[in-house]
This record gives sequence, structure tokens and C-alpha cells, in this order.
Amino acid sequence: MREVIPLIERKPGSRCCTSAGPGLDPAAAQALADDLQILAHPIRLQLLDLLARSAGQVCVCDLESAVPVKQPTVSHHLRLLREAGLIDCEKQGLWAYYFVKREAVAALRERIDVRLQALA
Amino acid sequence: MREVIPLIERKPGSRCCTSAGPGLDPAAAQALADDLQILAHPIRLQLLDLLARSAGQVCVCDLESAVPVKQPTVSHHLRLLREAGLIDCEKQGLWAYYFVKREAVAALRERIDVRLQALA
DNA sequence: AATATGTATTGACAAGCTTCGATGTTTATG
DNA sequence: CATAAACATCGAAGCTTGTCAATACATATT
Repeated sequence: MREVIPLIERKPGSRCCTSAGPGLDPAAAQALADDLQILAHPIRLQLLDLLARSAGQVCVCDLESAVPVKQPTVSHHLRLLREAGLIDCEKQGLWAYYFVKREAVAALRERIDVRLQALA
Repeated sequence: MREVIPLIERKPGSRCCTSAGPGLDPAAAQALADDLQILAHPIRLQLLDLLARSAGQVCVCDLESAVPVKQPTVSHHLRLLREAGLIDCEKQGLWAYYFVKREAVAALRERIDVRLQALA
């Protein structure tokens, strides 16, 4: 049991302060963490960067030759990025041409930036 | 809207395009991934948020009561944030008072935002 | 000194993520 | 039709991360 503590001194078992305003609720924290997590991998960042830089279409074999992992791993990361809505692909013949969904990446960046501003 | 580039005839075994400009080199990609990774956890985000919202000092027991994990886990995340330079603490008596290093968080946010702009 | 409290650390386990070989699928070519 | 190429999926191994009970440590109180 804790006693009521006078202003200055603090004794064991007391609280130093009460939780402030609304803050980042657990759901929002999880959502922001998910937003950050999809980007928080060097291979995915390089893939996104390559796609963002190429005006045209890029096939998987081109991406594969640009990163130090094997083809199944590239496919895996492309899938994660696609499921996150950040990229998409168009199949033509044997090839799958990937491209950035720039408005989705911009929206993601905006969400992250707004939230991070509140932490600084 | 993205311009559709007409497809040149392409045969198996050929490259569809060559790598463009400088881009995000592996080291930069890793650095950015690290920047994102430290933030990409809901508990760490909530801790940062709590510290950012409280003008004064916050002890670990206050933080512990605000997140759904036990004290050693809180200490663990606080350590990661401290090692990343985003927070620090000041010990007074039995308590450790944590606070945000706002300029560090702002710098982190800036680094992330600049990089993400290049991807959209 | 003995005890209690706040926090850090340790050690172990669980869960998730990354990776890749093997294999499947689809489409083009001979 | 048989073969080859591009890509996806599966399954398993290895690594990393998150979590917590137990414990250690430092400081305060009695």
C-alpha cells in the first residue's frame, strides 16, 4: 500500500507522475510499427530504390542481379512489398515487370513523418 | 500517372535494362534499415511517445505501468533506445528518470524522411 | 546491519524473420 | 511435344528478436 507523498521528497512505492494526454494508443503504435517494419530491411529498401529510379519496367532477374540474395529471396521480399501495396507487377510473357506505386509510398512516408514529428 | 513504355522485343536470357544512377548503396540501405528498425516496435514507440509527452522526468515504474510488458522487457527496450541515442536517463536515488533526446529524434526523423522522399 | 525498493542484467525459451534448395507453374521456342 | 527460361511457392534450417523469471545491484529506510 502506498501513502500520499508530500511535494518534494519521494518515497519508495510512490508514483512520480501520472500518464498525460491521449498519446499513442497500442493500436496506433502497432500500425506505425507495421509501417516502419515493411521498410526496415536493407534488401527491401534496395528493391524499392531500384524500382523508384527506373522509369520503365524492371523484371525480377534485373532486381536479382542487383542485390546479394538469391531469386527465391527476391521473390519473397517482392511479395511482402506487394502485399503492403507499395509495388505491383504486370506480367508479360515470361517476365514480370515490377513498378513502384508512388502514391502508396508517398502516403506511407507521410503517415510515418506525421507520427515521428510528435516524438521529437 | 506512369507512362507506359512500349516493349521492345525481348528474348530469354537478355537483360531488360541496365542499372541506373548511384542509387542506394548497400551500406546506406543498411543504415536506413537500422534507423527504421529501432523505431519499428510498438512498445518502443509507446515508450518514446510517453517520454516525449511528459515535460518532466519519468521513472521506469511509470513506463512499466503504461505498457503491457514486464519490467525486464521495459528495461530491455529502454536500453535499445538509449544505445541508439534517442533517450537518456539520470539516476536519482532509487529511481532512474528517463527523457527523450529531442534533437536526436528529430535528426533521425529527418534522415528517414529524406531517404523516403527518394523512393516515392 | 537488516530489510525493502527501483532498476539492470542474465539466461533460457518462444516466436518470427530471412534465406535458399527443391520444386511447381506458366509461357516461349525449336 | 519436348525443352528451356522466368518467376512463384514450399519446406526446412539458421539467425534474430522479444519476453520473462530469477537474480544481481545500488540506494534508501528502519
